[in-house]
Amino acid sequence: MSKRKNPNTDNLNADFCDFLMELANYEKNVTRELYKYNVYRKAAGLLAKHPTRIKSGEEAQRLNGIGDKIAKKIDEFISTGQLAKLNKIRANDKNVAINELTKVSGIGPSAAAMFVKDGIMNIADLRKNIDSLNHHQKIGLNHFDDFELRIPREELIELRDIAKREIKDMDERYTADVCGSFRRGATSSGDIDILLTHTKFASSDKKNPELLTKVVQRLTACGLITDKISMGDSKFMGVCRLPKSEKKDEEDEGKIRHFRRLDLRLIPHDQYYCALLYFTGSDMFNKDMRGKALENGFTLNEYTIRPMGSTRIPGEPLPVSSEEDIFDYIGMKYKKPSERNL
DNA sequence: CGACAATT
DNA sequence: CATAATTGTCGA
Repeated sequence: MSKRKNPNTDNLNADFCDFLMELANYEKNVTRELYKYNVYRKAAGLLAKHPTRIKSGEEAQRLNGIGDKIAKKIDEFISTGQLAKLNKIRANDKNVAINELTKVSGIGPSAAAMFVKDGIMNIADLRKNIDSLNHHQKIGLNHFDDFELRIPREELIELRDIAKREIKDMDERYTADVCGSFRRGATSSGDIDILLTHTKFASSDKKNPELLTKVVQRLTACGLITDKISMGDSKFMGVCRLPKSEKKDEEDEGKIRHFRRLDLRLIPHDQYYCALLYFTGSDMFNKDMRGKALENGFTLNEYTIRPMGSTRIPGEPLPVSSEEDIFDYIGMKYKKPSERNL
């Protein structure tokens, strides 16, 4: 059996988190105050993992990351069961429309505001105005429902196995790994993030667009990749889904093959493990580990680990040929991906 | 080309 | 106090 200790499966402060996240989205999408968005999100995250029910704003304020403003909102919510600020926001149909439109991949706060100014208030309106969407937004709209869904781990395993097999089949000098929450063992994920490297590609080499295009062509040919959103020398963003299964009329019949967001990143092989570590996360774990690195005289980022000399300038990147190497340098016990869920 | 937008 | 880098789009 799995040794999940899983502290608080059910969030005792879920109602607080809900209204904080609603405020967060308002600040991001409507007022475009990213800073406030992050503050609200941080507060919601703190309350979500808090083991006991918060009984007052004052109690919440004792957490590092919640100040007097949010504390007052919690008090108001406790005593009245709602929030005047939120009621006002909800009553304004333009606010609601902007928030709705930004759910489409490729539509951000700016584009959403433009659409609303033109009277385009919801997803249905967007479908009537396809001509005014760019390529990315069209894909986001076409797959609007699918992109809201999470990907079950079992499906992600299938997608991963196909992708890795196709890539290795074509050229065994490639390495490919799915990172993100999947690598940490999550039972579902929001998208698929694949890190790629090739033995013939180092950070000292000049860019080689072929290496990434080859992979994209191959995965498109086998039916995995269905759309391209964007592609440069180092990053592909697009759409994939499980190819039609070989063995027809299996129990697999009638199953809906949803479209999924897929990202591919081509990394120089000498930076691969720093990138793998970074893109495996979690964000909290990364922050923690960077802090530990600094304490021990190293600076760690998504590309390299470098010694911090007595000067404030970091030294040359250290050689890294596994994730373990990085833990070793900074004197940290190796943590498996599943132990990085902070 | 540079400014801006959007995503990760 | 607030991530940085990559890609696409648009207009000069």
